[in-house]
Amino acid sequence: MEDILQDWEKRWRKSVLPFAALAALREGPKHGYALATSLRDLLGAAAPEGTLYPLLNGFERDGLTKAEWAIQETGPARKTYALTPKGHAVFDAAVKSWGAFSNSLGGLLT
Amino acid sequence: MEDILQDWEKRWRKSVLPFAALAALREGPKHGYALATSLRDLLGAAAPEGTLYPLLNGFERDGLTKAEWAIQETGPARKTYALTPKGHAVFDAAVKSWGAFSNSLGGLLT
DNA sequence: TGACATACCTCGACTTTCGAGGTATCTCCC
DNA sequence: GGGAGATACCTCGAAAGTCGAGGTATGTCA
Repeated sequence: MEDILQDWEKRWRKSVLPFAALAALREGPKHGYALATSLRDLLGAAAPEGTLYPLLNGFERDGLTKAEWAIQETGPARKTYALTPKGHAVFDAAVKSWGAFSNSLGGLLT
Repeated sequence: MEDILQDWEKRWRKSVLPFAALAALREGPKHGYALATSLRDLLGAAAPEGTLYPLLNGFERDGLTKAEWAIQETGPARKTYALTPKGHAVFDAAVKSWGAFSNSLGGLLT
């Protein structure tokens, strides 16, 4: 029974992953690894790299983010992702959508 | 951009499908076809049969529902699914989980 | 008789997910 | 110098999940 609930929660988390990623990016540009850490804090579960990097590429392809290589004197090169205006717009629209969705779902649970 | 939002909403709906199915069943036993109709009303999108029937079998396997063939004098035979006590318990627990989840998500969006 | 709605279910192609592996740099300690 | 571990990127392919299409059957209505 706990397994079932955990499965469901995992499902829910997965379904909002792109959304949560935009939320994390909204605070400022981040590189992939940092984003993974943020998401672990936000969602309580790590976003696997095999999921995260393709997701970020998708964002780029859809014009939601703009990536830039940040070459540093020290440490490995980092690719930082920043939200574009479109990215912000999609996020804002998604917040509204989410509100409507979670309200309508809440309604049918009572 | 609308496509992206629609994708996400579809994702969200899919992720709560088992949950919504239990919710629909909570009101009383239903057969698969009727459940599909309920879900279309509840979620605003049809649950494809190729998804729904395997889902119901999963419920049965996990002991959340008990199925019974209702042979009728008229009309095709129907398999009705009723929530078991465990099914009710899982649903109640899921409602709590969902509340926690949607709250925590709501928090990070503001 | 044909068309359509109800009602069940499965198959397999398709998509999505993600663990494991690969590459590279830097720091810290022995 | 060298090993361990953290940071940082990415890809591949097996595994899992999804679902449209197809199949079977009954009832109704024109």
